[in-house]
Amino acid sequence: MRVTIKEIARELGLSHSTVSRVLNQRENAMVSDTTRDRILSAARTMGYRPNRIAQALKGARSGLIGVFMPESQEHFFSEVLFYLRRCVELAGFELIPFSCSPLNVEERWLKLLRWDLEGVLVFDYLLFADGLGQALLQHHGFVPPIVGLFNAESHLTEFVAFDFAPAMQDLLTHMTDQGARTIAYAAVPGSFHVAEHRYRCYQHFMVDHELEQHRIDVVGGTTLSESALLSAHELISRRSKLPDGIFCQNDEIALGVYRALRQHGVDIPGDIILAGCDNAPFVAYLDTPLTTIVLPIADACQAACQVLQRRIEQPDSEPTRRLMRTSLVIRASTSRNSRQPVQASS
Amino acid sequence: MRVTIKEIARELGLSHSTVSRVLNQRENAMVSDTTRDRILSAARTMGYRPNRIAQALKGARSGLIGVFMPESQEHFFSEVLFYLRRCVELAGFELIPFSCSPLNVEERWLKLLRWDLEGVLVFDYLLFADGLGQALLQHHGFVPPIVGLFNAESHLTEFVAFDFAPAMQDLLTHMTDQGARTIAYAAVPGSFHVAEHRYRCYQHFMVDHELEQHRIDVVGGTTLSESALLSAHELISRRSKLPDGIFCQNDEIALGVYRALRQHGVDIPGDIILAGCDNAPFVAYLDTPLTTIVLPIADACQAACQVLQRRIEQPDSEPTRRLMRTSLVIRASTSRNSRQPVQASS
DNA sequence: TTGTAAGCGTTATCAT
DNA sequence: ATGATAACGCTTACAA
Repeated sequence: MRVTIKEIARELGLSHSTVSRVLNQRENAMVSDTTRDRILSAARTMGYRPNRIAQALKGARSGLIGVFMPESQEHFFSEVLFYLRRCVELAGFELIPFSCSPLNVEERWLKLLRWDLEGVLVFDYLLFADGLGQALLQHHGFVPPIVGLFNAESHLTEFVAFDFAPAMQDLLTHMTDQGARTIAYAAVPGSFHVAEHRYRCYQHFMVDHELEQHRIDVVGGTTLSESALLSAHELISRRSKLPDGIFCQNDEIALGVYRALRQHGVDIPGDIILAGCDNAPFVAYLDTPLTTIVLPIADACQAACQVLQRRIEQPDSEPTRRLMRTSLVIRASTSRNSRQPVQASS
Repeated sequence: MRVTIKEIARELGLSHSTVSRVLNQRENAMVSDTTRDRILSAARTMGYRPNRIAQALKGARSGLIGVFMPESQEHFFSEVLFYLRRCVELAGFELIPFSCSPLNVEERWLKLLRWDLEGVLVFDYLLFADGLGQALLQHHGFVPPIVGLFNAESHLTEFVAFDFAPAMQDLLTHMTDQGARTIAYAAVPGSFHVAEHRYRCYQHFMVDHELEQHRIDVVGGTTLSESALLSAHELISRRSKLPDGIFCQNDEIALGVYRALRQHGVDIPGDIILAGCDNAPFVAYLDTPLTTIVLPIADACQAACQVLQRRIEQPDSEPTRRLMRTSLVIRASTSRNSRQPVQASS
């Protein structure tokens, strides 16, 4: 079966502790050079591979970091997962994702806790819906260090999130500058919520500027883009007057809306200006490239990993709550003036 | 710290083995109803959570399935990962992804082997490049059951892959029907390889129909789409005569090429017909929706998980090599006739 | 410099 | 019906 330190020891007529010492003690190990060499070469030729499970059980480090995340196909999550994995692996850990749906959050959280993870990164959007998060965290027993992901309104003691305020301010200012007066907010129904930072920014702006708020509920399709397409279709065929501008909570929605508008011959940005959020890789490649809000996802993921690592290594250090700056990229979809769109940012 | 079986035992004045028996033996356990109840309620109130690491060490199941994959941001991998995770979690395992670059394949493979995984799903595109795969598999010691992912030319004893032949045949036939005579194949340099099924299909078709082959090397950008954009730009500004049609190895490339052509005022499908592969979620939403090849990714992932599970449960069963059918979706980007595009499929 | 032994949290095999 | 004990592979005092 598997080569263990015992087998190496037996092979060499040594004790397994000597082997262990050579194999993972630093250079200054108290062993004769000859035995060290014998052990090292035996380990190599026999193909010894340390058993992480046993090492983890022994109590030191498990080397595992969990991610608790919604089971979602959105590009945003893929991208986040990509960067998190990269950082975590670079730091010498392995990342083990636990996805869950609203129906099985608790079950999955319990499952996660069975692996003694050294830390957990939690997308606390859904976790904290309906106070469930509080309930989960109150589960008895040990809970590893947690860093919340991307909810600026997080109740967690540590988190990394995006500060949408400046970019949203820039964007909505830009949109009104372009002449938009009725600016709709397109999102899935659950997102029209005070805990949703982007929506809060929108509300504030509209109130401040005495503009009417409009919601577009994105529903009905099998994918987000399709839902957006359908909802936009419905909007167009229903209302006599369309909004002048539409902000979409993410670029998948923006894509669906874009397509619906084009299919109906609505000109972008002539008739309606359109903006999204996330800077998904495809939005710059549309015939009318989309204005969008750029999130420093890679940086945010790196920050989250660093915060978690610090918490792991120095359990008593000060909690970190970090807001990452977002910025605006203005493209053709909101640029009515013929002059070159200006790169605004926050 | 953590509530263990021993603590419950101590609390109740029982032995830890009794507790263990109650906690995971089936219903017919040989325990008095009263002690069972005491134990179960104690476990609940104390918040006992079985330690998977310890369970794994004890030798039964680790409950872990690994994925060995390239560190890539391509949408294809995200989607595959999404479905694999779903299937694996549904089957009661956890999925732990190990990503690697060409520079550290071996190191990462060794790292993976340290966790005693019950099975591994391997993207064997890169693993088997340069015969490295053979080398890795020959590492001494136990190697868990492996199922290869998506390489139809795999040398692994078990795999699930895509059969591009019918869809490629349909597509290229369709493209020539639309009048294309010089059809270029756009891909990253490493992909012009006999082991790449799509490319082989292309070569055969071109030879069979006595058509000249053209390569577009996709290079130079930071993302695949950007590289494609740049390469297409270069192509346009360099050559006097452009190809009539371009097949792109995936939709990210197709997107970049699409954008470049549009920027240069090249009409799609008027001047050039364009097709991609993967049916990425955005290609149907372009102003000129893209013809593409649809891979049954969800099914393929499910199949791969089933094959692996079977191998785990019945180590001596017959090896499975499964090819999944792909199909063609014809959209506007290759439809020159005004008549409604027909849904061809294989 | 090396070996002995205990322990990590489980499960499983024996006694009792 | 329950308890003592060994074992999984490893790390780490402590003893020799």
